[in-house]
Amino acid sequence: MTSYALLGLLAFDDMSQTTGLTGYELKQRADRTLKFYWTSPAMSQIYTELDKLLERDLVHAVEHVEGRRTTRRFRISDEGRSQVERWLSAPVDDPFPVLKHPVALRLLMGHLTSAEHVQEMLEDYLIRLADRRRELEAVRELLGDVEEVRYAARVAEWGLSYYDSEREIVERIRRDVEERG
Amino acid sequence: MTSYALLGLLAFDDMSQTTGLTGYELKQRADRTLKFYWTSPAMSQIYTELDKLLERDLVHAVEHVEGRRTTRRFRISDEGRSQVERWLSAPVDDPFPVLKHPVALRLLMGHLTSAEHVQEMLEDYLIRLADRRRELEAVRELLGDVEEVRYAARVAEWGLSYYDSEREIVERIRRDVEERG
DNA sequence: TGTAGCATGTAAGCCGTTACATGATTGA
DNA sequence: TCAATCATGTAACGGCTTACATGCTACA
Repeated sequence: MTSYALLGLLAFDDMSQTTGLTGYELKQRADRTLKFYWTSPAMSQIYTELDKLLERDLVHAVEHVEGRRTTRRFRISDEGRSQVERWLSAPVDDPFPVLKHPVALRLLMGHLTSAEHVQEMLEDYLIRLADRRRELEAVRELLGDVEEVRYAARVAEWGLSYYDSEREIVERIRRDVEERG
Repeated sequence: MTSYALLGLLAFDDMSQTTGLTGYELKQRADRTLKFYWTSPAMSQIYTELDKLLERDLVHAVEHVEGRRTTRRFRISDEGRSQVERWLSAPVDDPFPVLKHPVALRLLMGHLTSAEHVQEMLEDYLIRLADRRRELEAVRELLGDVEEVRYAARVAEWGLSYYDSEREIVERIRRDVEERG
C-alpha cells in the first residue's frame, strides 16, 4: 500500500515536465500529503521502497554524478503507471481506515486521573490540532483550483473537515468534563 | 502503548466485582472499544502482551482447572494500576494521532481512474461507514449514563461524531466528483 | 568555520499480523 | 454428530522506526 502511495506521488510529479525526484524530495512530498491521512514513511523506508520498485521496474532511476557524489532521480515507468491504474480500478477490499489516537485512548481512562488533568490534556491536543490544521491549510492553498490536482485538493479539504470536526467535539468534551467531571 | 490500553481495559473490568478476564474475553472488550480509535490487537498479541505484563507483575493470573483444560483469568495488580495512573498523569508527549485511510489514499489518485469508479468507491465507503457507526452506536447505548463509564461514553461519542463528519464530507466530495469530474 | 540542508544508505529491533496447531464445550 | 464458540498458544514474517554512518554544498 505504501509503495502504491509513493508510486502515486511519482505519478503526480510526472505530470509536470521534470527530471524526477530524489528520495529526499519524495520524502518532502510525502510530508506535505501522505502525512495527513496515511503515514509519511521514514527516509530509510523510502529508499528501501524505491529499491524494491526499481527491481520490479515500476520506476526508473537516472543517476546524476555531481562532482564526487552520485544522486538518483526517480520517475514512474509506464509499467508502474499501469500497475497503479490496475490497483485503483480493481474492486476495493481495503481494510477499514485505522485511527491510532493516543488522546482518545487516554481519555478512556480519564477516571484514573483528575478531571483537571484530563482538561489540560484536551487543551494541549487542541493546540496541536490547530497547528496541524494550519499546515494542511497551507497545502490546500498551494493546490489552488487547478484541474490537475483537483483530487489532491479534495483530499486536503477532507483533512481540513476532519480537523474541524475534531476541534468541535474535543471542545465539547472538554466543557463536559469541566461541568460534570 | 497497547499494553497500557490492555491494562486500562483490565482496570475497567476490576471496577465490577469479577474473577478477571481471559485473553479471549479481553479480545472481545478490545473489539468493542479499542477498535474504534486504536487497534484491536490480534489474539496472539493479546496473549503475548499478557505474558509480558505478568512478568512485570502488572497483572496477576488465576489458573482455573476446568476438567482437562486450564484457563487463565487476568486481573490488574495494584502495581499495574499505579503504573497506568503514572502514565496518565505524566506530561503528555504522545505522537499526533495517525490516520491510515486507504480511501483517502485512493482518492488522491483519482485522476488515474474514471470519475465513475471514484464515485463507486466513495459510495462503498459510505456503506461500510454506516455499518461501523451502527456498531459503535450499540456500544454507546450499552454504556448508558452511568458515572463509572462516563469517560468511555465520551470516547464513544467522539467516535460517533467522527463517523458523522466523515459521512458529510464524503457525500459532499462524491457530489462534487459527479458534478465536476 | 561551523551549521543547516541536501542526499544516501545499513542494521537492529519493535509491533503487529497471518498461518498454524490444539483441544474443550455448547447447542442445533 | 457437527458446527460454532471458547480458549490458548507458537512461528514466520512484514512494515516501519530509530540509530548509526557518511559526505557534499551553501551560507552566515
